[in-house]
Amino acid sequence: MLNQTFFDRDPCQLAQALLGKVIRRKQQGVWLSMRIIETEAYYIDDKASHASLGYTKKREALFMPAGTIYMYYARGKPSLNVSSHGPGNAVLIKAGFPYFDKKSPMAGQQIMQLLHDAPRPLERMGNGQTILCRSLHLTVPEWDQKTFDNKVFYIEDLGLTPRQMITTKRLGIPVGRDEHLPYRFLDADFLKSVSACKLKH
DNA sequence: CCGACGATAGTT
DNA sequence: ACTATCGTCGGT
Repeated sequence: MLNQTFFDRDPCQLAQALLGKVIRRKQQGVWLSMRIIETEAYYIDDKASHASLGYTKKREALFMPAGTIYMYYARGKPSLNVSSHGPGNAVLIKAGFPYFDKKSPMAGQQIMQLLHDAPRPLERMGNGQTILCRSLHLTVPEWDQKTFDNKVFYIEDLGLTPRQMITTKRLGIPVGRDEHLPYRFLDADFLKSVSACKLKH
C-alpha cells in the first residue's frame, strides 16, 4: 500500500507517479483491481479546482493531510480524488483499466458487472472517473475524508510504469480555455483503447 | 420549491 | 454537437 509520504508531493508529480499504480478494492470477498491510466492535477489556485472556491465542510478533504481521499458528486455520480502536498491541492483519478493477477481473479469481472445497471464491456469498466467508482463500489459517504485501508481499499505499486506518457492541458478541448483546465496525464499505451471514444476527432 | 449548473458519459 | 442524468447550491 502506498504510504502517506508517497502522496505528499506536488500535484503534477503525484498525478504522474500514480499512472501505472493499481487500485485494489475488496468487494463481496473478492479483490477487484484497476490500473490507473489517466489522472488530473488540481491546484488550489487553478480556477478549475474545487479548492479555489474556498474551504467548506464538503471540500474539507482537500485541505486535510496528503493522502486523504476526497470524493464528490460529478453530474450526480461519485468521483475519486486524493489530496496531495499543499492545502487545497489534489489529484483526480480520471480513468483506469481492469487488472487481474493472483490477488484479483478474473471472476471479479462478474462482480463489477453486477455493480452496473446495464451490461458493460470489460475495457470500459474504468472508462471515466465516475464509471471507475461505480465499478469498484466506491461511494462518497463511505470514503470522503477517509484514508486508504489495506483491508478493503488501497493503491499499490506493482512496478508497472507507462511506456510512454502523455501530458497536456488541451487534449480535445477548445483552445482559449486552457487557463481553466487542469494538468492532465495519461498512459499512452491506453490512449487508443480508452480515450479514443472521448477524444474522437 | 425551483432553476441553473457541473472536474460526466455516450450517442448522433 | 447534443443530451440524459442527479446531487448541490442559491434564490424565492
